[in-house]
Amino acid sequence: MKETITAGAIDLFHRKGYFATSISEIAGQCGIQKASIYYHYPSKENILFHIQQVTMQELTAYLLDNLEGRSDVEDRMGAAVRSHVRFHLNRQKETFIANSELRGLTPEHYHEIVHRRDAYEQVFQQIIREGIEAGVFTAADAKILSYAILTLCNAGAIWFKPRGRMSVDAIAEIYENFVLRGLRVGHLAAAAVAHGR
Amino acid sequence: MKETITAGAIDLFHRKGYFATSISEIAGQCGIQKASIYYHYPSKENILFHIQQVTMQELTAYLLDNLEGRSDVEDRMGAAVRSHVRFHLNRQKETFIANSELRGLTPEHYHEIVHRRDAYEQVFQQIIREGIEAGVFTAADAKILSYAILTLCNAGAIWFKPRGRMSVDAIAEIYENFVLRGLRVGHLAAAAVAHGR
DNA sequence: AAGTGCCTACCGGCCGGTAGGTAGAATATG
DNA sequence: CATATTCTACCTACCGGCCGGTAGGCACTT
Repeated sequence: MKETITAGAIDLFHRKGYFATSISEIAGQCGIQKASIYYHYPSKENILFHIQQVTMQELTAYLLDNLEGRSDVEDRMGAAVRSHVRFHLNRQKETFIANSELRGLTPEHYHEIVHRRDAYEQVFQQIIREGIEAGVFTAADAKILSYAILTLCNAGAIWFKPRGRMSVDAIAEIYENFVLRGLRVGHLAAAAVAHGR
Repeated sequence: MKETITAGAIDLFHRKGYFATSISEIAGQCGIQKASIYYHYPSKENILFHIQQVTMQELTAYLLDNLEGRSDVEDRMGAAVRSHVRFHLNRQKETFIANSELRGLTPEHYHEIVHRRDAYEQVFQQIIREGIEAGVFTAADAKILSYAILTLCNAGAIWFKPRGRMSVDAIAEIYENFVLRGLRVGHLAAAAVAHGR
């Protein structure tokens, strides 16, 4: 039942937003009374926190798993982008909540989630820095670029329809190509494309 | 006073979100009683709608103004990106609200805002299509690319601090370069950069 | 005397959360 | 094996409080 509640909350938070969703609605979605929610969760905020915590944990684990064994910097960035996009498209609702409902958290929980997010972003920034150092990526602020890349990839989660005309992998590839072209130094672009992924 | 209320609402909606902000808080921010709000606005939703309407209207006007007289497709895209980024950095709060608080609108108002947003996106999609047709941009779905570009540029509005180490124009240029590199066809990249702005 | 721009006082309703109870399954005890 | 106890997972009923919004009044300007 706890999982049913969590799933119902994810659905409602995604559709209506955290503050616009009431405990009664979540309970109604699960076919129980609202007091029963409090047997499984101590508070409404804790439901939100739980969703965000699990999502960030799995997002990070998925990224690290996808980077495992890759050493070439372009290869690593490509894998990171594909990992990020795939996770966001496959887990649209949770990632949407994780990206937009931070304000519903208590200060302590907020800081924990932000900390997890920072760690995730650091992985991207590190790859960018390596790429710049190796002369493969254009020299620009790694932090700004990482935000740009991550936000860019989040775009997909907004409009993506699982049964639409495009597959997850096709979209991941579009983004990957766009990002890699955006990062490469200009005069090496042709060679880099030719040697491709 | 109406402008004071609007400004206060923009500030609170940006900081706490639409649903987490109460009419009393907005009134408190302006130093008046909450009933007085209703002399200037018919409802809370109407405050939100007004903010979004004005923002979208000015955003579109700014874009069209910046495109005026430009015909080269790369030049047009560069100008569009700079326009978009500059507006979002100079009007952080409003654009954040316009991007994240659509769910607070009534169905009618929602559709009006979405319609305005569609029109804005169409401008970008048209430039992309022209670029692809001219063989300057890589052939990829114009809609997906336009969403990617717009979301990408929105990223700046999240972390940008007006008194931070980077200027609006510097950030706009980073994004412009990133987007144009991402759009250009691979084997022409070197030449395009050389001829660049 | 009409209009403007604010005020105080109030409304019904829903909010998150709590108190306390209960049916039934699981477990412990003689 | 039968009985007593505890635990699980829900229920109904209720709380104070804040919500968006309204009624009606009052000072001041036109």
